[in-house]
Amino acid sequence: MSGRRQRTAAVAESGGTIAPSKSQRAYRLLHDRIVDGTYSPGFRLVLDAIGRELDMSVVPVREAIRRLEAEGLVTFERNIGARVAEIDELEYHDTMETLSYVEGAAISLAAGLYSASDVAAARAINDEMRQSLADFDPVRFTALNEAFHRQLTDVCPNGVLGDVIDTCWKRLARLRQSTFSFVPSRAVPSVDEHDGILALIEEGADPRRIELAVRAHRLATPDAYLHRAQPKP
Amino acid sequence: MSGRRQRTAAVAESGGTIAPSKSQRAYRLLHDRIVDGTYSPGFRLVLDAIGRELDMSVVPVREAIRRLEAEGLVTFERNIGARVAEIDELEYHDTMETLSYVEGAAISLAAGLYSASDVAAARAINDEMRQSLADFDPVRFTALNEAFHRQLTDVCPNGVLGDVIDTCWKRLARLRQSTFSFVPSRAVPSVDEHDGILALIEEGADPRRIELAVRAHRLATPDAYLHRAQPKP
DNA sequence: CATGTCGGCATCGTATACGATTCCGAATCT
DNA sequence: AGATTCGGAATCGTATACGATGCCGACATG
Repeated sequence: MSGRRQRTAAVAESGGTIAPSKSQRAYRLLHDRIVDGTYSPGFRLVLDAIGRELDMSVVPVREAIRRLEAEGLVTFERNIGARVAEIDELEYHDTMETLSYVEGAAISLAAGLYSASDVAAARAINDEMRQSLADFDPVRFTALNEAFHRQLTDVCPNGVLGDVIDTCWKRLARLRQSTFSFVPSRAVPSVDEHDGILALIEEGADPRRIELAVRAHRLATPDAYLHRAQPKP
Repeated sequence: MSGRRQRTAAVAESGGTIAPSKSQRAYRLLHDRIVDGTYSPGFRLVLDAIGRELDMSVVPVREAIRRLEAEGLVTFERNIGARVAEIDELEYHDTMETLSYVEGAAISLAAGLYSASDVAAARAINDEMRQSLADFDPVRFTALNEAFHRQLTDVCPNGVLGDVIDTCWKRLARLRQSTFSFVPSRAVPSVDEHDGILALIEEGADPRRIELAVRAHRLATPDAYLHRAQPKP
């Protein structure tokens, strides 16, 4: 998931050997659980309970949750508590739209920088996507789709833009678990569009043309697929 | 500073009458001081001292700092402490570049939505910019420049994109204090470009054309002006 | 004089404690 | 029965306390 580009200082991991603080452990764990869907939107994050599970007091847990809140993954209301942020149709749409622009930007900025192996790697992922379609494995397809896009955007040297893209993916991840995020009617054209984008990159097309292709690809995904309906715990 | 667009849920202010938590007070204060330059990059944020000043213990202060860290305004190293994040030439460039893309996106998305009074307000700001140039008031000029851009981007209904733009501005604010952020040779062309953008909006030009105009306007600002050299306290 | 070691101080990191607030169900009233 | 009030449990918000860590200057040593 971590690409070639530089990360913004504030987000950079603190150096290697030092033991991470408890607050960082809590952040990582909660973050991962939210992103991988273990905690779905609306899930109540009770500080005490999390603290007990992670064998720490509430203080570091609160800090972790503050950070998640700032990233938009969690909502935290005074005297009420924290929940995994819901993602509604509007936010979903806005995130997709934003992603369409920033991905277009990132990939066009990276246009001259792709090595043959970058393109090969992306193509390999796309081939796997075709296979996952044949196997009718929507979960795998969705994961590979993110991998494909990240493979391309990670080459962009602009770390700030990369962070924005990360944030978008994190938000979308909250509903990626849902099989609704896989739209069968879009799957085949989508994979073909990937090939088209790779072809543009390989032939050294005008970055602006690549940008528009990427944007159109993203925006082609219908908005309609936000249906999740699970009662919140 | 708050525009017409919706804010993302997580960032929304908690309702009106409820007293803000101490942690929120601390966040607001530190945030404002960083953005308005009271605390310049590299300034050491000592938890104890801040707590005493705000008449609270370190716990809420730490939470506030975590949030600022997530926004990239502060760096926080284990057992070392927190500082206002430095902004180096690379991050500055990347932020400007990102802003050029997302502002272009926001304004083109808002293209059909500008009312006559929106345009008039922006034009009024731009006229003030001309005046501030005549007065040679770089601080005012710089502030008005941000106001002009926000006046246009705030009309964009995409809240996620709006949050991204906010984040970019906050990062840039850390060096806006420096007179270096005012490049005399760019000032006149910049104001003229503003008029050009407004004209495109008024004549209902193709959003993509507006997008490219905005992007070019932003990118025309030279990178060179990052020279700050103050010893950190 | 340059360098290395030690000790104390400043500061961080987190546990614990406790008041404040909200939620929820039971008892009461109409 | 339905609405209302009340009380306790759950949970949050923050202060305080204290060990852990890093910084820096004093001192010793070559």
